[in-house]
Amino acid sequence: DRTRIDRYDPAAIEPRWQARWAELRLHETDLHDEGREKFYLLTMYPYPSGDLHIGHWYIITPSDAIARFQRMHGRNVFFPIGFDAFGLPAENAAIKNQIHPWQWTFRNIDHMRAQLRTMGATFSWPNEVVTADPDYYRWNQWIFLRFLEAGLAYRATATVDWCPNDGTLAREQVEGADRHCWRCGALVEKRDLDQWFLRITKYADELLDFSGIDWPEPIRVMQTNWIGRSDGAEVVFTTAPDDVQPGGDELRVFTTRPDTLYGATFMVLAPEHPLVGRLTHPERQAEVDAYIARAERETEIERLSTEREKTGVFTGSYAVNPVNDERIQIWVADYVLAGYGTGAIMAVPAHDERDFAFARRFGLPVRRVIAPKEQAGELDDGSSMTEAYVSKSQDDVLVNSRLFDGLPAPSAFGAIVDRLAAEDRGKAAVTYRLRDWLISRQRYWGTPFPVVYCERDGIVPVPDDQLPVRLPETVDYEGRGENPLRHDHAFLDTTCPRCGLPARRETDTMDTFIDSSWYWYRYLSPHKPDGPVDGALEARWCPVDQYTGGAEHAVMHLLYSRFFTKALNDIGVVHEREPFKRLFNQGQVLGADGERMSKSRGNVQDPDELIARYGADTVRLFLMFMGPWDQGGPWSPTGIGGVHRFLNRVWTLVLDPRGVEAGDPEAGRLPAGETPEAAARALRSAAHSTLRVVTDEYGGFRFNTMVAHLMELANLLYHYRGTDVAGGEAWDEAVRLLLLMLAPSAPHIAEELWARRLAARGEAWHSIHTESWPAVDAAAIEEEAREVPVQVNGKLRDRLLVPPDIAPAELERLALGREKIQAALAGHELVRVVVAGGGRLVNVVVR
RNA sequence: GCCGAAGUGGCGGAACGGCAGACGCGGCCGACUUAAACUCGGCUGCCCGCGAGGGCGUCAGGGUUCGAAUCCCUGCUUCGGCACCA
Repeated sequence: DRTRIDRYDPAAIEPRWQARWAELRLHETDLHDEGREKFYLLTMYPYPSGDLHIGHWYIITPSDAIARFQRMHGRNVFFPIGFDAFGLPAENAAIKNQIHPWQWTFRNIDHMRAQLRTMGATFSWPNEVVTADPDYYRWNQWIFLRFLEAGLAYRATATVDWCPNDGTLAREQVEGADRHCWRCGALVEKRDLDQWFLRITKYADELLDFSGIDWPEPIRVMQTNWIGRSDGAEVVFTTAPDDVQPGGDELRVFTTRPDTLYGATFMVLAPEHPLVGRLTHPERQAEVDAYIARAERETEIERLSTEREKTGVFTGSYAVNPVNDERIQIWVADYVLAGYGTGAIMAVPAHDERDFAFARRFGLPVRRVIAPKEQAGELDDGSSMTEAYVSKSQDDVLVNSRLFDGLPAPSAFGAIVDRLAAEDRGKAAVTYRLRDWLISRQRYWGTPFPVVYCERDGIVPVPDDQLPVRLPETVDYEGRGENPLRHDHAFLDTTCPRCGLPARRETDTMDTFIDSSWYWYRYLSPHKPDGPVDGALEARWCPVDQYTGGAEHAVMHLLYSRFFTKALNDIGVVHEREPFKRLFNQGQVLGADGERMSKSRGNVQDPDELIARYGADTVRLFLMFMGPWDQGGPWSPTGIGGVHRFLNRVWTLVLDPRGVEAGDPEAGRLPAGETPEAAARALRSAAHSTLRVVTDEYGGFRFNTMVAHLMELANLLYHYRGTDVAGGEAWDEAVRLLLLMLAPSAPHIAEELWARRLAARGEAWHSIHTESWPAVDAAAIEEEAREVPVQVNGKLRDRLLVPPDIAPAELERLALGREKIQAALAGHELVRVVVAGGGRLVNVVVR
């Protein structure tokens, strides 16, 4: 009789419990409580775009389940949240709708706070951080000044990536072969500008070291590749004298293959190389100038793929190879990059694909200097080669390399470097792909740089006691779309803190990735007035025990954060050198079309409708049940009804154990031959073995199978609903465990049913979320009999029901005695019998 | 091109080298209902067979093993990252 109990109505239950939890301050962490083990759980804070979409739920709700699970294990869990509130969308909205970025941002934050509460997530709200708040960004400024003092921040003129919409970009913010802006997709240009940089390259080697942190392999690989350490040598060539210039200029190149030095048949300089002008012969001047002009234009318009045919021009000059004094031509070509290595290469066409293509195109010589040992004597000098030989086989030896001939290539590497070093014509060298982090942005909505430009004193830092340098409250975009600070004289005009003469403020603001590079430290003391980080709390709570967030930040936020931690450690602000002990990358929920969710594509899934229809618990559980958390995938609500049905069944099981469904002819009766005692044992066994696996699955973030196992237990309970065991002791224990296991994931329904259960038993109320995680009773899981599959040649033929402690020999005898096995054996020769895994399976091998 | 991850029913997905397809969706059948919805029960990888049962099955092809979705090799496909990095 289903009318006996009230319906499961999440809309009634969920807000009530959320209010109660807030009232009880159940999730506000006492950071000073030293009685319990700490657990700092961090999830990437959202950008306040206006609406929470299903992707936010996908990141946050399983993280919340982790927080609740850890609390049930007695840990003092710190699970803060905040808003990454600076950034371009606010400014774009401001320009478009004539609304101040402040208003836009803080209105969105208000809305999102309310949405976040509907999740039932247990954030420690008093620790909230909003990066656009002067209380936050003043510490960006403070940290910047300390970096400046420590030489970790500097201003330099450099060729930088420039987006026509967003201005300068960090190297990491330029994507794809066509080099487009990560944010707006516009093609990125090159510009020579005076900008602020952070010296991340100082930490390149340390950033390659992941020992001591438990991060996913793909992220480690991506960061490693991004940093791109190359071990090789710097080799000093000199320019050869001729009738135009005296020669003797040093031309340094970086190579990873010093063992191929005798194969260098020409040199190539990047078009931007400083010596190009000096080395260009008058009769080639026009051609070289034209080439450089074209190269500049081309990098601005588009950089085509590696398939593009190589281009270049001869300068007319020659260089001298330091090992054999050979004169080789110096060319200019855009396949050599100004910003990597020394901006110049020695070309070894025989052993480099790019050099080979270039040599063939321009008829330059190819000389083989590496060959497989067994062919070393037979091969020609390389002129007939049809492709570069780039293999780095251990069996390669040097040829055509004079006294190094016959030496294995790996040892020649060292031998040649040694000789160069001895003659002061080169040395071992390391080069990285990683560049210093360009942090200047030509934008209003970001942290102002705390520096002024004084006519007399130059760049002058703003003294600490004058921080924060605030963004002006009113902004006038004048319809231009460019940084309004440039025209805001109230902001712009100031006096030099050093000499008092008129000075001008820096109008660029900091990359917003600065904000996210240390926000987890500020969570610990968001209102601390005299410093960015509370050292005592930081020492106790950091590093973060578990970080959850998307992999799309692999070489941006996740790399910058590691750099910041090391740099903050160096300036004495924090105690450790790695911020996040353990990282988990959940997958991304894509739109129904399989594309990344975005407003412009119109494929954003709004969860509010689902919450209204099914409740937060169902949505939470469904997102966990969809598939492995690290996988993500296209959004489809198909199947959410099944999860909702499951929660309804749990509701019924707890509130109406003795009810009998009309639809099942067997309802209310135990299966023929099953005693109530056996049924009770089966229930206990199922409950405790479920507890065992579910505990493990929570720990490993395998939420999809965790939910499946809870469903299985509920299905079994349903099976016994209305029978003599329903409502009994074993039943009650199973229900209790089910609710406890459900509590981290579906916190509202678990709390509601827990409260009703306590009331029914006449016990005083206490929250299920303050309960301890239950312990497995191993004795309950022990079974009386066990099913053993019997295979013939690996194919399942029969099953045996045997006592759990049966001897292997006995198992073998029983298996061979079975009719089906005998039948399968007929006409075959018995080879042997394998009893595998301590009696878990029998395999009869026949011929 | 290089690096990384992954290919399992109609679908999402399970499976310490040991019973492939748990759990859920969808579908079919049935019960309840005047009826429908809800709910409940049963069946549901493909092929042959009334059935008992048998055959085939984890991207393709090889290999290792008593035994392979799982390990190894080759290839194909999809997704993510990098983009002439010397």
